[in-house]
Amino acid sequence: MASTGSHPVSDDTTGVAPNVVPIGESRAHCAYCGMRELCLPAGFATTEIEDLHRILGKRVKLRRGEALYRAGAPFTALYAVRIGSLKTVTLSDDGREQVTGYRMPGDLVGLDGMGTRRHESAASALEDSECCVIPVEHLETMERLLPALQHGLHRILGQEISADHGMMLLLGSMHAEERLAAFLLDLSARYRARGYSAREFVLRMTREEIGSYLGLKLETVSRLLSKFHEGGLVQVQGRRIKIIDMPRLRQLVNRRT
Amino acid sequence: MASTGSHPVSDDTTGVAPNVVPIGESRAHCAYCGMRELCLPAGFATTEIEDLHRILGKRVKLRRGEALYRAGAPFTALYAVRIGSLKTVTLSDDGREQVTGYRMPGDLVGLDGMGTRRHESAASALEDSECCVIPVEHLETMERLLPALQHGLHRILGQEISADHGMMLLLGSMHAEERLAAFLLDLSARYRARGYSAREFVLRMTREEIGSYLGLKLETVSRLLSKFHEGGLVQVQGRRIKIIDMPRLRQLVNRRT
DNA sequence: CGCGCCGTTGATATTATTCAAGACCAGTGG
DNA sequence: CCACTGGTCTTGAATAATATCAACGGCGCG
Repeated sequence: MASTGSHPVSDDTTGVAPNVVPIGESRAHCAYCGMRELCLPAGFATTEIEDLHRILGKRVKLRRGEALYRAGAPFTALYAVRIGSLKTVTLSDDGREQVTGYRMPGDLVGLDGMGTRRHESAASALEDSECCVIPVEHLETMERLLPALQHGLHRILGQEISADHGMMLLLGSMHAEERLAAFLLDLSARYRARGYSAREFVLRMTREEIGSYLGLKLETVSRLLSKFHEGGLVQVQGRRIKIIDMPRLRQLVNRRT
Repeated sequence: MASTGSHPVSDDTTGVAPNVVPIGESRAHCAYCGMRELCLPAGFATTEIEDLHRILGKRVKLRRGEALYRAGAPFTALYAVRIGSLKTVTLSDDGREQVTGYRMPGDLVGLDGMGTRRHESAASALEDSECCVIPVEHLETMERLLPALQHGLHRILGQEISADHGMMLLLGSMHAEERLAAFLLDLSARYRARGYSAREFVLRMTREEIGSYLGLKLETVSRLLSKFHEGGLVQVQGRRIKIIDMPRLRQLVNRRT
């Protein structure tokens, strides 16, 4: 369905962006990472984290707008967002784009390459970001030796599928208002889970990107944000969002047409 | 996002439908199954197929309309469609439904339970069907012993994620006409892959179910099928579809707005 | 300080939905 | 065998939602 067709393979055959830094024994170690319990090593014992680190080769730094990988690039690694945020974008044969994911620290990026061994979508940084690289080369071997890794990966794959189904529900059966409300609540919950304020945050996507994510045009997103602002649901100043009336926002999502 | 919330857990705590039959040495063996190369054991060696069979306990027969599992049911097994077809349906807190998948022989059903260990969606038979049951109990153990299984499962999970992203592209950025054309072409390709005619087939879903799948209302689906019929793209007689002009159907999907 | 992207807002156009009526079809029971 | 019934499908007309087109304001960056 909706085949994304023959992606032009970029000449960058590694699919990996330039600025890779050796991980060494830096503070980037999972053991000291604040996102540990949201990320792949959630629930890992100390020794298991050490084992995981044996296959973690490097980290990648990305400048705002830079691509982590492009559509069609060979699937060489999974990436865990450490700092910043990324979007993933699927494109159709005729060039239409759909933002399929908004990834923040602790999220895994690149799972879309597991089926065909090529990335079906592209991933790029919405702000200066940093990702931990999990090379796929020895991943399956490592999974066999480290059941916690196997289990964690299954958990994350399952969550991704569930989340995508939730997104299909949103795109297939919700009105514009409900979509935007659901989007804001989703962001809110995810920021909370990461120890940030659930009420105040900064959007990292443009109105157009949000629109693409939600299946709406940028003007519609803009209008609705204004409307929510008027209605006292949120305060909007450019990309700065402050949620004022969380309950009513929730109601908006759950209203039965 | 778009949380599917607290699913009422059905009193059927097994999540498995009634008519289970022991698999024994019946002709249901993967080695003799026509869908083998589309299904989990794709690429398996003979011995690996034997190994896989050691964890395949039973099969399930479903009558048209019967549920394989309901939303909220504990995740006890994966299912491979052997005969017939199923739909998977995700529902929101307020009761809206979204058909998230249409599964035919060789397809795996139930992956949505891997994240939370509960099925987020429901699966039910669109016609009298039969599924092979892959209990999850020993699945991870077995994967470690049988790399081919591990690899196959990863492949299928990755394909599911890619397909879902394709669906998000369809729902988020295509017009009604394009969606329906893409749907018909997808069915066509999948029937062909299974050795059936790519030009003539019978829809197993009602207009309403197709609409739910494509994010459209049943009337819209009906109108468009009529329009395609008028336009000489397909012949439609109820659920019987005959594709007349495949190239033009493809063009319809790829038209740039 | 100017240029380009981003965001807002209004007017209008288009698309898909909603509401409504009726046809068709398969299965059921008289 | 036929009539009945419920679910499904088709089609039309009116309506609502969202997209499109267009103009402008503002902010940030070079």
